[in-house]
Amino acid sequence: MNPVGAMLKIIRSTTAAAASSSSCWSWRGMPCLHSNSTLVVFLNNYLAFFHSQPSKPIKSRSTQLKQPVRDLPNITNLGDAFNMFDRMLQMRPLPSVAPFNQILIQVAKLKHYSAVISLYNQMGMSGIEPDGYTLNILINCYCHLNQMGFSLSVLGNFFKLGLKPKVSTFNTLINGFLLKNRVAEAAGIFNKMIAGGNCQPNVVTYGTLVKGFCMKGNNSAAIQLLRKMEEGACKPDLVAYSTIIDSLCKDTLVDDALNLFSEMMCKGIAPNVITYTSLIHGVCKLGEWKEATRLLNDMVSRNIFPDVRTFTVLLDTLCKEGMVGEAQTVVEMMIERDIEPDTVTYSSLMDGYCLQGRIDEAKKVFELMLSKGSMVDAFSYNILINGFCKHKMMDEAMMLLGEMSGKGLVPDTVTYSTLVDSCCKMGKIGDAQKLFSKMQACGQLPDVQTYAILLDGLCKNRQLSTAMQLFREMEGKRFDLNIVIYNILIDGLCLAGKIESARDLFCGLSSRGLQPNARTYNIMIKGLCIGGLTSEAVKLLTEMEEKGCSPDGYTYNIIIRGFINNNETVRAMGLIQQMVERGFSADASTTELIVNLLCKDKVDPALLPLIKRE
DNA sequence: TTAGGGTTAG
Repeated sequence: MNPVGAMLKIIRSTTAAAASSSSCWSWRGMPCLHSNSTLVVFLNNYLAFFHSQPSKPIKSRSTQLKQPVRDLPNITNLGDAFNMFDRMLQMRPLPSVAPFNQILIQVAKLKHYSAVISLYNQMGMSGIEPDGYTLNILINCYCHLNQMGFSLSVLGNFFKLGLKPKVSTFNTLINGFLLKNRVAEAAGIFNKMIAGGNCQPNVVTYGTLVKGFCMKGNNSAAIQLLRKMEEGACKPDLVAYSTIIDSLCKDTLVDDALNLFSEMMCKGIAPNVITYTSLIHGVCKLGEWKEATRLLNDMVSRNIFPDVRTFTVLLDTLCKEGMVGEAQTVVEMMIERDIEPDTVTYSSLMDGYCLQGRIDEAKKVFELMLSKGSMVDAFSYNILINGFCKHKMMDEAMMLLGEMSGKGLVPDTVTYSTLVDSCCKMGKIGDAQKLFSKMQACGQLPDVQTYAILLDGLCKNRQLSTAMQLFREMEGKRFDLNIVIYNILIDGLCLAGKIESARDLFCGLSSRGLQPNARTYNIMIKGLCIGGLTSEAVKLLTEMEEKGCSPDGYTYNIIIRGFINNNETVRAMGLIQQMVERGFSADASTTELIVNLLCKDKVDPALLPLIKRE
């Protein structure tokens, strides 16, 4: 049984167990279910518990935290920010720089970085002199806009104004460089901080570097840095630990994450909702529902309450498991309890409906988001566009693309990649190429994944020479070409009957620093079988096992089909036996071939039990 | 008042 199937079995069995279990009461009266209860039951009980309470603890807590200053209302959209800014400019005497900084902070939090720069320029024209905070905010915005040159030039403004950059200034710059994968420059600033003596790195500096390592996928280096912090004066804090815990969870190393979590608590560092959300996400991705329930119980017992992001993680997991009805219920209960679902929550739900092919319901969620004002972003558009594409509703998808600019949203690399993929899969390779050109004309650069999509489309649509041209273009752009790209190309060469070239590319992988994965072997084995080279295919089957790449049901099926199609019946039967012994079974195509064979050649019926329909 | 950690799409 595949992992999803196994997980669904567990969910079904735990649902039955939960129905007969009664809830107990944990610390501070929060509902706590027995460990064999399902996540859904837990969620329902958790939310029902809050529903029964007269107070609304989560809302009141978050409102206090969000209030930026006593005198300024919370800004939730760009229009409000501009209005308030204009009103302040008309006041006489002019307010100090501090409330202007507050507006800039709020606008930056809304991710309207260009707007912050525009407001900053207006401040200058109105004679409001920036202070160190203003300049730090400005640097941060330039960093997010990938304008590191401007970020660095702001340093000059500090000196012009007689201000001294602080550790936070350098931390912002380090973060900016790391966000753009410019590790050398980030390291350069860090080294200068150490050498300079005046502005020593602090816990945020180290936390930023820890995140940098995690972003590069180097958890070991992140942990090493954590250990270094322990030796020095700057001890690791909750953020440093949580960053690594999250990274380990994302890499499905949940046991390591839980060990670090225990270590952190042993040192007296208390976890918060962010730490728990990362862990819950990690176990959910592995389908460990009981563990998710345990963690939810654990956090609640510590008086740490799941927030909108925690619920979104759970809701998204339910959606990905096809339990979109339960996900919808969770949304409704969140609303009842004033845990307001945000853009990501609704986008996840929309994706859940798309995954189930319930496009009309996905559209309803999207319309609800539209009715709520500034809730729809490029990400949510991409999700619905993807939903339309996956269900061959290309006209509707293109209409959404057209709608985006009218809403001030910029279609990004993912938007175009999704559409290119859909065109390819529908055989409209010309349209795909046009979109590929259009995205570049609009300033959206295709990434490796976009290239992979088009490369695959060209190969599958038997345009090998154009595919090879695209591949050379990728090489010219010095992309970090991964095994996925080579798998596509080897598959394309095999499909075009160029087995020699495919074999050359396959054999040359190690010289390019790449290891074939199970998919690479399957592609090559299939190509060899179609080319009648079954003995070589069997050799590859052995090789993949020797190299620690376990063959799967697909591997066996393609070789067995190869044997049958090459009239090597005895070898086919031998491999069928091996396949069954390893717990795999014949798929529909293989079964059909075997049945035909049995009918035609009167093969020993004793072999029939070996053929197990899926 | 400014800097580092958690959620969605190809």
